[in-house]
Amino acid sequence: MEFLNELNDAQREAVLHVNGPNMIIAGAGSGKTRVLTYKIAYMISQGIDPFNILSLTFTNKAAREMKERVSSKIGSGNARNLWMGTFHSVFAKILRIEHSKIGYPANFTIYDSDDSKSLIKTILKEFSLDPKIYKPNLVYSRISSAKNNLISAEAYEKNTTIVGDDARSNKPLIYKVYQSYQNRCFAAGAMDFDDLLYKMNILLRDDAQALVKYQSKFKYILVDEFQDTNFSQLTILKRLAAKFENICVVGDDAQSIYAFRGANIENILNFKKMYTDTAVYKLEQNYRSTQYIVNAANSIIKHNSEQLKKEVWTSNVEGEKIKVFRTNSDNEEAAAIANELFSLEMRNHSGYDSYAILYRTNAQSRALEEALRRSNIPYRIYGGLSFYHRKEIKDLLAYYRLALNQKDEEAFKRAVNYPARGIGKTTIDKILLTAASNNMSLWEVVTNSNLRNIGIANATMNKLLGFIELIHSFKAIAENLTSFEAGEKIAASSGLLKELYSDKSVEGLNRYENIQELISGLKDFTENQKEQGLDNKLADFMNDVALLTDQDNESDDDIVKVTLMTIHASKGLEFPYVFVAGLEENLFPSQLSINSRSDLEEERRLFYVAITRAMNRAYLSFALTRFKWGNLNHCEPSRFIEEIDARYLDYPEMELFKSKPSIPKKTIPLKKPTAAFDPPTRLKKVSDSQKVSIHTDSDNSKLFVGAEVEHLRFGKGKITKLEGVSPNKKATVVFNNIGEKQLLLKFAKLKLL
DNA sequence: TAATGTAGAGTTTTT
DNA sequence: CTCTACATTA
Repeated sequence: MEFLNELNDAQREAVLHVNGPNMIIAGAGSGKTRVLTYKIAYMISQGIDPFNILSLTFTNKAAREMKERVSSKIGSGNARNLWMGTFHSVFAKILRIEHSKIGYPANFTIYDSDDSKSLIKTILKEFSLDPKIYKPNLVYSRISSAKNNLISAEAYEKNTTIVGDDARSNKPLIYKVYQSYQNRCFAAGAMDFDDLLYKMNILLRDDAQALVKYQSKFKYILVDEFQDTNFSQLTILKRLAAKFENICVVGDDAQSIYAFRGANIENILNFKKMYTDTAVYKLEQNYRSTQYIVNAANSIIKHNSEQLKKEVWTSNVEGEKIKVFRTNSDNEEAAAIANELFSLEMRNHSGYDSYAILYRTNAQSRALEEALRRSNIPYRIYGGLSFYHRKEIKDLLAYYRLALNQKDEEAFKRAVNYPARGIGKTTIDKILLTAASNNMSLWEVVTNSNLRNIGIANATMNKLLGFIELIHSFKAIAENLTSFEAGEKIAASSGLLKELYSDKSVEGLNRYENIQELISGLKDFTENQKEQGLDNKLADFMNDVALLTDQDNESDDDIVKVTLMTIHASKGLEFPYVFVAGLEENLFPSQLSINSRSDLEEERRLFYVAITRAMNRAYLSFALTRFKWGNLNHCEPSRFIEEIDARYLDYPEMELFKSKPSIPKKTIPLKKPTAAFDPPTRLKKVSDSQKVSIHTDSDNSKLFVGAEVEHLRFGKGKITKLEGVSPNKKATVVFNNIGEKQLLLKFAKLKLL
């Protein structure tokens, strides 16, 4: 067990605690994953059968990484027998085994949130509910949060508090939508994400046999990111752990950032009350970041009231203060970041993958992208439209889904509609109506009823029969061929491939390539499964394809790139250099959070997560004006900047900002561009205080190659190269003290000597 | 039924 | 601004 020596005292104690409930509070960068993997390795070395260990994570990526790390410790043979995966994928697997106990087919479809929302829209239409009042997103989140609190559709209707809330918000009929939604999902042989957890609860609650079976199987349960669990997940855990109570939860309350989605921070705050003999281990030594970063992060999180006590510290180098950039506009902010990033890279040559630019909202990425592109800095954006959510992918998957489960309503609607085959809205509406009033699936309607009776014309009927025939043939293909062969055949026979191939536009080409990528993914899958002696039918591929996300699909080209992502997406990652952009009131913290204490605390935790991603240096930036939906808005710096202890900041203007009266928030129409360049005088005075690296108005036209220049920070040097045109003119300067640097002239403010 | 235009909405989103 | 979803027209 020499690997135990690689741990610090707190980590080792946590690893050695195997029996009984225990909770590991793991500060940011404190080696949480290491503890979890070593703990599993240790358990197995103590003779615990891997078959008896269940390890749950939130992302497939985390699960995969964990599995790899455990494999390298205990060998892949042992690791293969561990039950390690996401909540959703593990429970989906169990529910497919136990499907008959809950009345579902083994090959039930998993609806993703697009499917769910589409179904909700259909239902709203049938009930003639105004989608402007009953916003599908809102209805979905009401249903979702009910399910995550284990409130059934029937219980929802009887819950006066909930129904009262709905009534007050002018949406008294949500309970009806919920009921219909559940019925339709069931008729379609489909479960949504929340159902996977909900039905798992039902299984364990109502089926004593299953309960005993899984309680005995999972003698040891480990849960990562416990702060992000919801009530439904917690209840499953409690049910499974009730027999042995060997449950280990790992998490950090300070990094709980998904409460808006139903995660319940109380789960971690109250764990000790649930299991009174819980042993608590705190991992407080941070191995990731410099002292300045750790201290700054601590000083932020101190402002939250609800938290578990812990003191994160580090023995790493002191590092440098967190630098704050103040800029006049969002574009200048982006340029300042690109500029600083570029000069850092010129100095350190650490590779562009050492940098991350984090932001609160995806919309902020545009300006940043542009600035990076202009500076020829390679970057990669995470987030946005994920691979599996692209239309063409969903279209093809709809055929696969239908081949496996003909009752799948959402797949039916999608497949029948594309490629165009002369079956349109009117026909579908008729089928939908019949299905809804008879509680049937769409497939049952088109295969069982007399279509003429529901008013479908002969010509259309023949087209429908052709479609049914097609799906029948796909069903046979899916059953008999490997997933790759079947997937390829269906893509071709559905006409989808041809349709996309004939589209020669850039987007069309892209779509075609995406389809090719999916099919080559199928090929990999088929070969992998074969190698491991596992089933490789289309059904096996589709089992949890709905549970996959983009990050599971990282097709990394070898170019090292700057990472652009939302702070949410950055959780669990680390970068030597981190820029956090858009630190403005109403953006970060978000406008929708500032009226509620708990929402604001979540934003603050988000900020904490952002800062603690940084290993060497962190930068914060904000703009005084920002375009939002074509309008120019004045912005105030975020309260979060002030909340950081000033000792850890490189932000000389802060004092001036603190004393200023707050600028009334207003929207200025685009028509008055002068406003953008005419900030209040008090602010203008600040910009003269030299420390700010943003200047737009220096005259660079007189510079020439060979000129002796002076730079405020870098000192004296000589220009060796000039390139680009104003305003993006770039100079290469060899400085006497620090050597060669490339500078964008509009920012560098070089003085000709 | 299919294509084309316009209105409206637009935090974060592991699954 | 920019995407998407629906409605109108051909």
